[in-house]
Amino acid sequence: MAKNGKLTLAGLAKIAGVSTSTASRALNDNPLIKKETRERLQTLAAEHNFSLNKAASRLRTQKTNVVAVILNLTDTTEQSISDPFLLKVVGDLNQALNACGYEMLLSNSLMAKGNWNNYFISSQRADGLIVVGQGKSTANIEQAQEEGAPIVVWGDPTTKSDYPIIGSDNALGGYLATKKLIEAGAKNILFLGDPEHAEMAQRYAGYKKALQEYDMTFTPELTLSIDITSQAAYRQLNEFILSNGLEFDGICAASDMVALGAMKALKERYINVPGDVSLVGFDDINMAELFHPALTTIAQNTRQAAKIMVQTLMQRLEGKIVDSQMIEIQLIERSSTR
Amino acid sequence: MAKNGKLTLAGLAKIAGVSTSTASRALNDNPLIKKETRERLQTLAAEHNFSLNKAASRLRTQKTNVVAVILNLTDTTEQSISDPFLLKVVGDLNQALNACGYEMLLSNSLMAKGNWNNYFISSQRADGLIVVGQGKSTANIEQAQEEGAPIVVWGDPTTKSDYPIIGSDNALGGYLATKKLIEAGAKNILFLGDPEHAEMAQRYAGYKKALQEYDMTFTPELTLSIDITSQAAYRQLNEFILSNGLEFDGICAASDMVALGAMKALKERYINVPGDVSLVGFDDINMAELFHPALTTIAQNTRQAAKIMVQTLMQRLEGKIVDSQMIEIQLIERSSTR
DNA sequence: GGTACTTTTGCAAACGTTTGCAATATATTT
DNA sequence: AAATATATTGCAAACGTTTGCAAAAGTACC
Repeated sequence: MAKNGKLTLAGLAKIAGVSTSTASRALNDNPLIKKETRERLQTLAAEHNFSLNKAASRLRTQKTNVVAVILNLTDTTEQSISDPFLLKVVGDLNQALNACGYEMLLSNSLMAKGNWNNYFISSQRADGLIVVGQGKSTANIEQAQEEGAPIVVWGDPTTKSDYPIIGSDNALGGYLATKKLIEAGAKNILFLGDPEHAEMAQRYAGYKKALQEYDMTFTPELTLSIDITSQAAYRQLNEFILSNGLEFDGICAASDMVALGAMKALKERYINVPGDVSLVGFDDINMAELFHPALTTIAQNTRQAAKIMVQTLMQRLEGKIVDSQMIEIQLIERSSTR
Repeated sequence: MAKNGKLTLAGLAKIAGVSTSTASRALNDNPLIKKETRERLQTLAAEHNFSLNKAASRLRTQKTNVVAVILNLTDTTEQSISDPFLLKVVGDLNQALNACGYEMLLSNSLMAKGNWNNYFISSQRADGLIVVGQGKSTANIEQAQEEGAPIVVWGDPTTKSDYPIIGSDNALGGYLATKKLIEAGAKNILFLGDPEHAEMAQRYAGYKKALQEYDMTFTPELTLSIDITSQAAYRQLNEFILSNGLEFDGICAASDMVALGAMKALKERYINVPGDVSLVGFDDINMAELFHPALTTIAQNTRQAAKIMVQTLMQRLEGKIVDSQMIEIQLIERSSTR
């Protein structure tokens, strides 16, 4: 018994009439210990509502079984926690981590300022890091990597990096989205997104590639560089229409939220979707099919992605060197395109 | 230096030429230590990229500075991580916790089976628990409370309980929503929600109260008991219309997701909102204003709620007894009601 | 019954902090 | 200059596990 009255491993051992070491091994199901002894101690522990002190065992084993998940938000953008897609990723990560016996410490770049390796790894708060989003700056990530933190990031897997990046085939996604728009008859396709953002840049590249392939001229004026939020999309599309009129008949949006913001702007001006303008999003958030018309979009397989990220991290924890990996995407046809 | 080469407090102390204890106190800014010494050690620590081993300090101090946030999902419902409202709460909690110097261990009831007090508190994984959602069963919560876990839950603050429940004035919310519908001219108001769910039950009670107040008869047939998801709402409203026709001209939805699911069903049948049917949601998720028509809804102040929950938990950690507390709500008028 | 294994247990030393108490340095008073 | 008070520091014992190594107990064989 510890002073605070809580049952301790030593206490449990005493009750059972064995040494602390056997008790420890028994509870960890160590085959060194006779099976009966193990079972006896395990049931005894259950009866007494005993649970091992994690702080102590972490100190001793130098392992936490915790992974810190960092939402890498840029201070400027307000993508923040409001984007359902990010949270879908978080949810899936949580599940994937648990399946491997790890717990999730949730943080974000706005809160975890400074040195991630110091704060999370050296301090033994977690064994590894999963960063969701490359954001616009990868300084933090690179520093953590250099200092030896086991790290995996969700982002654009085609960027060259010393750390593994897991992410969708964004270029293909942008390409497929644009192709769909073209095939739906669109002649002037707007791109709504932020080309400075690594993943979006790929989607943008895909957009351009599709245009080229169909011998359509790329018009820089049809690129609206905006924050990846519905608000920004709504606002800026409104402005665009106001000053340029309806010079387009298709929109390739860098995310579903952007697409939905755009859709709102269109509807308010009685521009029919998909009659006047076809619209394709990216992500396939849950809400995509709730809208009217239901949003055609590029689905990212977050479930699989999460699994792979965790798997990759586990390998890094074992000291292996792992490569970036691309996740499949899929065009989901709904009603916002003809 | 520890064996693994990592700098340890003792190592740092040696470099500085002081004892481990002074080093410890210096880094913790203990006024016992001369100010100059403190500063010297702090900069030295920064220079050497040193950070205290949390596992060790947690073991020694018996305090983790971690709070476990448990999303209390019922296995049956698929509300899961898909509901943006839950995640808004999580985001705000994260922020509020960080502001108090706490970190967030994110879990959910599907993963954290068994005894929460054992798993989180006794094992010293966290100092306290915040449970988001009462769900349909409070067994886990009550057990944790009985075993002495510092716990705070987000739910219906009017339910009698031994633990503090923070939540919105749901009855008032339901009342205001319904009142709004009545004032918009609705005569037959559908209630969409799950009366077995504590918070929803309050909203339901508010709905009934408003009807009564305006001398409108309460018709049990106009209550659709459904899961709080958009899918369920969509499906069941469709069925209802199919078998009963358009017997209603107003909908009081238990959540925004439900409202949006309903809106989809209505639109598909060319039932005009708010022309034919007025619609009010609950929560005020980000997307509420994105829809067309923008959704009139009852806003829950999650930011404030999170702050209060954390505050309440801190008080419990200090051993104080704290009461449940109600958070203000607010009707947000948009275009889905006349 | 002794030897040589193999299986099962226990001893004791870590893991890296924090903190009560004692010890030393410094300042204040007589 | 001694005596007393106060500001700083250091010693050493925890906190509750895990684990290498040695010891004890059990089995098998001659």
